[in-house]
Amino acid sequence: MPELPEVETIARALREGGRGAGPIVHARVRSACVLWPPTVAEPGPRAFERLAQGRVITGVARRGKYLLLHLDAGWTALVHLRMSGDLQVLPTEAMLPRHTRLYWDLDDGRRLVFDDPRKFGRWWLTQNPQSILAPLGPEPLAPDFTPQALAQRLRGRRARLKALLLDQRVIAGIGNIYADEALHRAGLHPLRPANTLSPDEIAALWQALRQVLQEGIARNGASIDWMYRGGEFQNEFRVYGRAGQLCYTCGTPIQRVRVAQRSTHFCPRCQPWPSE
DNA sequence: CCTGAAACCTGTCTGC
DNA sequence: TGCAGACAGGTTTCAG
Repeated sequence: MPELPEVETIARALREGGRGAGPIVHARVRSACVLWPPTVAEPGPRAFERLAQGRVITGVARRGKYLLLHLDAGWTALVHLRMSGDLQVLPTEAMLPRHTRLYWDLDDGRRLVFDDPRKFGRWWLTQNPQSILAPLGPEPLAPDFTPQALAQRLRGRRARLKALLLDQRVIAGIGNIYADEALHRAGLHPLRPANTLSPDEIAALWQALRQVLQEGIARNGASIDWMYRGGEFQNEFRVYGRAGQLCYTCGTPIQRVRVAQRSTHFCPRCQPWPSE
């Protein structure tokens, strides 16, 4: 599910209310319960339960694909949803979702639930979130992420464009869907070595990245298959998941190749290999 | 620096 | 209906 727009959608719902629940800011954690210990990366599961107890949630933020739950006393819970994680706010008496890995009971009769079928998601409870977030590249929607900033991140890199877009140290928050969609909108072949882009091509990529992420957020993210979560951006896909179907722009069949272990979708005509 | 493979997991879908 | 295989929005680690 979760790339930047999906995580932003969840953060916004927790901060301002939405998805059928009010905001969790100002609520106090009455107790914490870890059902699948490997979910907690730091500290150990029992310490996590003990340290979370009694904390007040003071704010909710996002950095890349990480969700930040700011707590009082200098603590922060970092959540990474990975492939299948989801956060929900439910009444304490509601039945737990089938794949609940941990939950916080709040002092207002609600429960913050982390549901994660594939068990890849991770939580950290720390007083030094920077120690985990430091390697991340710039936020692509921040005002200082200019075309020049993007050019600087790609400079001297010979790796394929698609691989670099997925590298969180290069830019934070881009995943497989938004990488493919941005490359199509920019008219760039996913296998292009990053250091072969002209300034115009970098500007086009910058524009496409911002546009696709902003539109994703505006549509509350994308919903796919059984991982439905209420977003609508899947209706705007031009290449992702459309292998063999015709490009909306030129009618050429969309191709699928494997890049950096990930399915990569592109239009061979709109995203030509430069050599002709 | 770069690529690919494997590992961490469960669920869904397709084809035989 | 059963079953094998492929596939899935992510990241880390390791070999070459």
